[in-house]
Amino acid sequence: MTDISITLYKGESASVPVGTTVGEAISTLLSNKQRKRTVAARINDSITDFTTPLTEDVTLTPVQIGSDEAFDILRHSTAHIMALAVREIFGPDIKIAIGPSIENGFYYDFLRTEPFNPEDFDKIETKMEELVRQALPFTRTEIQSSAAISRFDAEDEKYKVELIRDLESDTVTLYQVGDFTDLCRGPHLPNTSFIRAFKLLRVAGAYWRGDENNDVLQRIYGTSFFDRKELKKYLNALEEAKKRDHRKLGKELELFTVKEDIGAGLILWQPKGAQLRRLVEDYWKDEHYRHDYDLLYTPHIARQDLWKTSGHLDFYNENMYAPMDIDGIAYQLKPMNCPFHIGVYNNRKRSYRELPIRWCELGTVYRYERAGALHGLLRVRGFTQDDAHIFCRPDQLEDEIFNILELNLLILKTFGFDQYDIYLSTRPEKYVGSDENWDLATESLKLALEKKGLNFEIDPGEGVFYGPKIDIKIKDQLGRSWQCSTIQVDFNLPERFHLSYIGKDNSEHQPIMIHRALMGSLERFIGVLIEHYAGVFPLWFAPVQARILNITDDQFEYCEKIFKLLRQGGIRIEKDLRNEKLSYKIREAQVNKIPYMLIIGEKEKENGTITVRLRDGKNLPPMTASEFIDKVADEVREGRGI
RNA sequence: GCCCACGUAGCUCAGUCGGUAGAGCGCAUCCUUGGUAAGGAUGAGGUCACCGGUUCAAAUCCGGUCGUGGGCUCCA
Repeated sequence: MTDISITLYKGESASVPVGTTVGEAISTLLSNKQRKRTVAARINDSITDFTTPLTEDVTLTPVQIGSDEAFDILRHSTAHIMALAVREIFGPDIKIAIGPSIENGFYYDFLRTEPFNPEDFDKIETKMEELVRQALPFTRTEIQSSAAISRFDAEDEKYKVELIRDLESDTVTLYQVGDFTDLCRGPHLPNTSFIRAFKLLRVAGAYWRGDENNDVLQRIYGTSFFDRKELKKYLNALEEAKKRDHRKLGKELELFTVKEDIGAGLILWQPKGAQLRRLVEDYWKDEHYRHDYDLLYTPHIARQDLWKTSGHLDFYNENMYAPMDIDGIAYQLKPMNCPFHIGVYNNRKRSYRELPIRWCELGTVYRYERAGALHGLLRVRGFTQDDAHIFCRPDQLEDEIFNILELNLLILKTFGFDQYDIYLSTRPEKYVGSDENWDLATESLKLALEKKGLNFEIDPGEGVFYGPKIDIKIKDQLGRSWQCSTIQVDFNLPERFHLSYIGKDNSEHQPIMIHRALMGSLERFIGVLIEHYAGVFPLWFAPVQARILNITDDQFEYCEKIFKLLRQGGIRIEKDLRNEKLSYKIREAQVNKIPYMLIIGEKEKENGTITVRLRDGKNLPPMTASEFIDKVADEVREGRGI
């Protein structure tokens, strides 16, 4: 038998017989301690598990506990163990679909007539523990697809058969753990002893292959870690996220509500939420004015013909609400603001000298969302976009995109977001506009991103039919990602509405249109802000900046006086002059996450001062009302980055 | 829209086997006037989401509708 050479990436090498498995190679090359941390190996670009035999000279990079790849393998293997446990408990009548690893965990889809319930979870988890303890090996076999089909056919595993048929490959790989054999590409853990901490989290319905015409399967979600502490940490993080849930905080802090009798997905802003929203809006308008945008206001409904011209009736109809009859003419609620801005553009002839035109609007739109998609402020049926449309010449496109990116990042940063994932989506299969225009626009988007020094990923073919786009997903305090900003080039509407400007050559040209929303929708953005800040808003957009707390009724009048002074001084102020103990009022102000508590007792009344208590419990030296006003103004200016 | 779970006071929740409803917080009144995270007493407050059915009797069982949650799908 011939020998082959195995080399460890940046390390040892050895000569071993052909057919040596990856696992054996790892044992040869790595110390015992290192080996225990190794779950697979990377060869070239693919990850291979221990059972794979080696046939030629290779360089191995161990995949070790702690890496993303290792988690992937762990969770995938845990999914198999769960499937094995489910099979052992509920028998072969349960059909299995797919069970991949996902971000932070895994799932497995099953077809079963009765629903899984929490008691089942206990049973399944107990069974899994039992299986894991046996240190069962995962064994890999490669077999002919036809053999695999007849095998799964015999077991009546129709999903597996369908998968193999669709693979259109001569051979497939099977993985066996215990008595459970699954069609699977792998790789898997060497054995189940690596699975040290796992938890089943929830069960949900899911269509086979995500298609609602297919069977509804039951999906069990779970997560898995290499040690118990990490699992505990993760579960704590889930708890933390629950505490920050904007729906919970929205209720507790009286920011917004949704009423069944008013309608699902329709937000009522309570005074404090409205204040928060006003502050976001004012900042947004100021910043846009500073960046040479002009503000528009447009109506909520328009004649149906407008939506015919814009193409929304053809392409967006399923998201639009039914028309209403007004004096025999059909009108529809707007799902987008663009046709209205175009109406302003087309109000008169435009010269090339006017371009670029930048018009922005906090425009409230209504879109039909399926009932099951609605979610707090994050997915609603009526929402306000921080919309803008830029009409420009082709030679201005790149600069305009660059300017938008600058404003975009500035606004995000002001609200405390400085981490994002950026995607550039290119031409899809079905599209309108010329190839040259698409190339120009795509190139402009790319150059602008590069000029701004931003890393981005290209999403090939994911652009909208009317033009390429940039999407920015922001990351919040907990590292969760939210789609907010979008910048889209549009060749379609200028064509449909015959937009034009008179060029230097005295002939008509078509402008390019850019749609962009930076916060996306105010509802969603504020929802994300609530979770990002856990309801503890910075002073500059805290709905209530300070609350006056008196110590006894004797300071009642002095408190009223201070209250008036501060309110006139522009402080968002409240007073709590109830007949309660100071500590009681402090607790409540703390729970309400109010930045400053202004404590007023006999001392303050005599000296004409207030005592400022911070959220962290510290007190500032006594100051006068006007000193406090100045202090707040300074901090607000700083917070807004002015 | 689909699958599963849920809907009881303003909020958070309890309510057994079907016998007409309870707590804490909040609110009101009174006592207390207390200096940095909950002082005490009394009281008001419910069409048990809505509609229908079964039953002598429904918060409880059944059906439908609406809403909420976890997902699928879609997306700002």
